[in-house]
Amino acid sequence: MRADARRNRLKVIGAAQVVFSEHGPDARMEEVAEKAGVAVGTLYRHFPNKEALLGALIADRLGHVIEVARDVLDRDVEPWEAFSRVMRRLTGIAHEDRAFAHVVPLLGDEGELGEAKRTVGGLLEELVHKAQEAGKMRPDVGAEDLPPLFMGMVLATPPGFSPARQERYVQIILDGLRHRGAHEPG
Amino acid sequence: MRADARRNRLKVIGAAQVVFSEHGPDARMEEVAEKAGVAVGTLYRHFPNKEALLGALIADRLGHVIEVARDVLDRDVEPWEAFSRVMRRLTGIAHEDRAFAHVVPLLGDEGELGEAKRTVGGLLEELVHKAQEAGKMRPDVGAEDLPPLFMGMVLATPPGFSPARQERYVQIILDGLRHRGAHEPG
DNA sequence: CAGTATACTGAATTGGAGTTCATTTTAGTG
DNA sequence: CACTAAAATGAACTCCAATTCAGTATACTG
Repeated sequence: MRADARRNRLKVIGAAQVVFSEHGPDARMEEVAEKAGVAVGTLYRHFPNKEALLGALIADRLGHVIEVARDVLDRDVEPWEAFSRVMRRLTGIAHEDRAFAHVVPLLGDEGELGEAKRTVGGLLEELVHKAQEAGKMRPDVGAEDLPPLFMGMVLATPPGFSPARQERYVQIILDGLRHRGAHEPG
Repeated sequence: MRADARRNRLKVIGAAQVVFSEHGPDARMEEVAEKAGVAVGTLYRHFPNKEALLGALIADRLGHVIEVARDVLDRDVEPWEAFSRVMRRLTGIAHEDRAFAHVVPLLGDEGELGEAKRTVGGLLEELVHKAQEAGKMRPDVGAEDLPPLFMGMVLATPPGFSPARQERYVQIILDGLRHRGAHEPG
């Protein structure tokens, strides 16, 4: 791959990250190109279409979630704490990236994105299971319930609202997921 | 107003309700016309544009929420019960109407819709306040927090999922809003 | 320092959806 | 039963964003 191509690819990804984060999946390709300092055609040299570009970004962000999840699982963090830490990370990313919040809850399972999603799904299942075994989480919840609850809240919130409010919402949902009677700590 | 006009207006509203409920605010005007058994031009004889048509529908549904809220307040239903009943209604409507779930959380406050929203907002405030006074609801919540939490959950959920699941999610969020220590009943 | 494959450019193409409006149809009236 | 104002029709128009591709520029190679 030519050096300028590699350079441009990075510029495109960086710009796309910013633009999609702000405007969600409906951001215009022209705007991405502009912010990258590149012509639209160049976007299409690196990604077959808009969906692929967006998919690559989301997969990348899901990678961060996977990382945190693996970390807390490896280090045997206390189950509820582990679970809430991962959910905070997931929500934090969504808060900074509207496209992420839009795309993640939807099921579509193709390509790179599909794999990332399945991995996240598996890890969430493990986290939920452990929290339930420890008696900390209500038993009638599954991993598939988490995206609607946590991503939804971000979606239905005006862009750029305060992180404090976001944090409060996360806390409310976490409390709701807690096993009744297991209250007190975080 | 001519009889056929009145008849068509009803057909249009009925069709729009179905189509927007299913596809959300992005439903096509052509599809509404088709389902109404009418030409597109007719839609525009009755409503200046898509937004106005959609707004009329939403305002109508908000009317139902207002009705329930007024009812429970008038009849002095126990505060937490009153609050949760209204939220169940709100979520139930959103569940059947994706457009509703999309539009309601956004702030825009013009025309008929704006007024309906402000009314709902006022009633929710009253409900929240009473629930908090009774010590049943966490004190760090306001009426403006409810749409993101409840509508968001619907938004981030695949269309046409089971009412039971929906009900479970509502329960989780309600539990999260409960004042710690006020647990036990519904 | 050619030569060439690779990459970039941006104007043109495509397609989809909202909206308009000249024409046609129809409900109500005297 | 005309007659006319109201209403309906649907093809055409407009706008906007994704995508393409012929022409141009540029990085690597020997």
